[in-house]
Amino acid sequence: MLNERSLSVAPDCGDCPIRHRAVCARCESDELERLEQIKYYRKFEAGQSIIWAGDRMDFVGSVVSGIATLSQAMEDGRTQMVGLLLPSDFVGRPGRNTAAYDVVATTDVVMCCFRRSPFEDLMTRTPHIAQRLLEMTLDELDAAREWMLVLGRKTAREKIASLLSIIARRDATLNKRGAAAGPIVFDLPLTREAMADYLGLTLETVSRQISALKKDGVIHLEGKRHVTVPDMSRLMDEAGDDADGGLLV
Amino acid sequence: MLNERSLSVAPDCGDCPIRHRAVCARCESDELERLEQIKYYRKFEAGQSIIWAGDRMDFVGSVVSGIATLSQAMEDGRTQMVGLLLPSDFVGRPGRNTAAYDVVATTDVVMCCFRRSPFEDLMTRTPHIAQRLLEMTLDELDAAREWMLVLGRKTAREKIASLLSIIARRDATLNKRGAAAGPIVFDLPLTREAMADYLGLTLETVSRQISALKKDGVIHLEGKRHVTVPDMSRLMDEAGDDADGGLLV
DNA sequence: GCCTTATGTTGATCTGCGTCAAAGCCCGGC
DNA sequence: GCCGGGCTTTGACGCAGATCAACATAAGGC
Repeated sequence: MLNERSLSVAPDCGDCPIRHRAVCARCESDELERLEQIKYYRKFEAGQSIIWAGDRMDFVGSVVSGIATLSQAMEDGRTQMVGLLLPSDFVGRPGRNTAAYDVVATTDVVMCCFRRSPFEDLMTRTPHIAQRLLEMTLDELDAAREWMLVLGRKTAREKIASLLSIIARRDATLNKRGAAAGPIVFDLPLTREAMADYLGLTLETVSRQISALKKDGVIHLEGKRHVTVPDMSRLMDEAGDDADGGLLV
Repeated sequence: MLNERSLSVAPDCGDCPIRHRAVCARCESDELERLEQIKYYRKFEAGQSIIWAGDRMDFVGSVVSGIATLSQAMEDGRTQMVGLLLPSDFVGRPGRNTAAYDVVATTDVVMCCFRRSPFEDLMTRTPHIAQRLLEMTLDELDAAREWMLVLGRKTAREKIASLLSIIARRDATLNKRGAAAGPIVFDLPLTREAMADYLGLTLETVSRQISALKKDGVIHLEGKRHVTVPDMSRLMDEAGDDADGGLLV
């Protein structure tokens, strides 16, 4: 699985990804020490809600393993996913005490958490934590904006191709494969319904477009979830992305 | 106009909004001094491009007056707006030297700028600048996510109502009007085409839906741009927002 | 005044995707 | 083994919004 792997890519800082990936990019020992003292782990099962929108949010943290989704719903039930959380992604917002979105574990999830107020204290005392968080937030903002183009202007087929590209790319970087020229293989971490919520489509349309891409030889499917992309550039072409595309999360 | 007004709401820090709004929320004198020494102003005319996507970006800054748009285009011309920049909004990304989006002045715009590298130096020396920037970026991220729900799940009519609510609300806060119970009046700062690019629609659909909202008495129009909202809660209802809605930029 | 250009409105028609419905596949429980 | 429930696929049909097109309005420039 892609999840465990990400832990081992930079083990120099120990086993908690927030130490080297999310917060402590430079790994100075003082902050590590202090972070270490206030951190704790939480586990969630696939399908379980991690946070409900509107809930009191008394912790921040990062995903250690597994996949979670961030989403927003209207009263009548229409739902839009607004974030996809993969290992090393940060959850929660310093300075806000109620959650703005629903967070749901898609697979089993382990999170590395910090109670909010000690974390905030630490942040004010440790400048580069805020800087690192700023960097990460700017990346997320770029991803959200890329996603807005997908939602607002792409056709269903392009949306599916875009999503597949994103997953393939994130999977590749998590697994530290370079931009391999050969076929790319991965498992879809989302149900058709979750993909629909991601892309602003219905699950039927998602299913139909995946079938169409398969029929046209853009992808191959084994079972419902295992995908092979024989030619990545062809897929990116279908996505309507210019050349090597954006940096969507 | 809404623009000039925003300058005078917090004059205690002088005439540059970046000092009190964008960067120096707490107005400590040292940083003010240093910021003062490296800042400069730039003016742009309505319709003029401020930045082209892919350009070298050698400054960061904030909007002093006027309105600008952030947008993204596909090769075939399809365009999606991904940000609306109003006075006090920050532009540019510390740590990145090429622009990711097109920035266009919608009205005449004045920006308060800082060359990027001195600004970055200053940021590393002045912790709370990074913290303030983080706060602003998180707000933008929330806005982008709210917007994703609009793009992905709302009908054309709801999209228009959402946009009108957002503009009404921002206009109200910029002008320091409280949540007045009476009718709300404002000018649309965007053409029909720009609204379409914002909402992922065509300009014809925008025009039709505005006409429909007018026919149904949700809004009144004088000329093409001057809008009166007799009952704000009615408009928000049309937007599909729950109660007092989100905090879209 | 008239001509041009940018902007907005409205109508007629087409189509991509949503909606409703039925059925297939796979896994876990009994 | 059989049954039930979650997930997925596929079909038939309708509609919201795109597309194509004509025209209206307003602002400059001369």
